[in-house]
Formats: sequence, C-alpha cells, structure tokens
Amino acid sequence: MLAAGGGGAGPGLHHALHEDGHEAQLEPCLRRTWAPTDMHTDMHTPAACTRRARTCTRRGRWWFVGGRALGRGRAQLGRPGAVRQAFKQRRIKLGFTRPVGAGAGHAVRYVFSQTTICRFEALQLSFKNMCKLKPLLNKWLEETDSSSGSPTNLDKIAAQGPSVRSARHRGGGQRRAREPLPQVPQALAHEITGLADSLQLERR
DNA sequence: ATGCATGAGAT
DNA sequence: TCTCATGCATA
Repeated sequence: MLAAGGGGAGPGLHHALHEDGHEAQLEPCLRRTWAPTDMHTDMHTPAACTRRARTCTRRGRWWFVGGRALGRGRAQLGRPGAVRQAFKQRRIKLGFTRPVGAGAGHAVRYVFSQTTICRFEALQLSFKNMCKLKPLLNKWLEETDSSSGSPTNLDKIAAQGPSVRSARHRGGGQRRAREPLPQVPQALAHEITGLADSLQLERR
C-alpha cells in the first residue's frame, strides 16, 4: 500500500491507491504532517518537524482526517463513512457500547482497540490508515453478519484475543495493566436489543 | 473522546 | 532520524 504523503519526502505530489490497485494523484498540498495553520510557517522544514515530530504527526492526523483536505482521496476510498455507519450500527446491535465494552468489546478487540475503533467511527484516521482498516472492519461486518454471525462465531472471534501488536505493547511497556472491563453477556445484549427494537429506539 | 507514549517501518 | 499507526490512561 502506498502512502498518501507518507515517508520523509518533502512536499510534492502524493499518491493514493485506488481500491482496484492503480494510483491517482492527490493535491500537491496534501502533506499530512502539516497542520493548516503551519502552512505559512517554518513548520514544514525538516528541522522543525524533528523538533515537533509528535505534534506534527498528531496534528496532521486531525487535519487530514477532519477533512476536506482529504480531497480526491476521499472519493477513492469509496465513502468510508458508509462502512463506518454500518460498522457502528452492527457494533451497537451486538451490544458493544463504547463506554461499557470499551473495546467493544471483545469481538472488535481482536483487531483493534477501543481507541482505534473510536477513531474509525469518527473518521479520524489518515487516508492510508483508512485504506487499511476499512477492509478489516468490513470483514468483521461480514463475520458478524446475522446470517453467519452466530454466537459461536462471535466467541471464536473473541477467543482470538487482542492483536499481536497490542500484546507486544503490553508486554514490554512499563504501564500497569488496566482492569478488565465488564462484559455484557450475549443473552442480555440480545434482550436489550430486542427491547430497543420493540420500542423502536436505537440501542446505545 | 482524546492526549501522550511507544514500537515499527520507511527513508 | 523521521513518520506513522496504535494502545494506554484519563478527562
């Protein structure tokens, strides 16, 4: 997968990958490591970026994501918002609320953390990152599809545990582990969902 | 929901 | 060394 403005290259044309595999150019100004307000400062010089690498990166994400700056890349992604919408609905339907399941619990957890899910749902990801996540979460959608998404299937997903990366993360870190989060039993989740449906309310 | 930290990969 | 994706901790 090719980066849209990734790498250490200076400003210039950046590319995005079509879903069918061929490249297309994005606007020259699309450099994710710049915040809009920095465009007229020295922020974009390598030295400045070194000093503020983290800030640049973080800010860049919001800028890129936030928006409109995504430009043609958004179109190439094929409306990530649609996937997000479907994903969110499914997650809620399955009883994985953000505050409770954090991590939506456990089904979603096998791919990404609550943080990542949250950012995905808020479309706060870079184009490249969105390219990567969208198919994965789409897959999750398929796997949890009501036709094939039996509890067995969900259990299987949950049983896979956290991603490799997150495991590595916890292993080497100096941070203390978090308290395990409470799970919503499948049966209860379904009951709640049923109630919500019968009341014609959206489950949250 | 978001600030900050960290490890991995790219350059 | 730089950039990025991602997770933990917490407001």
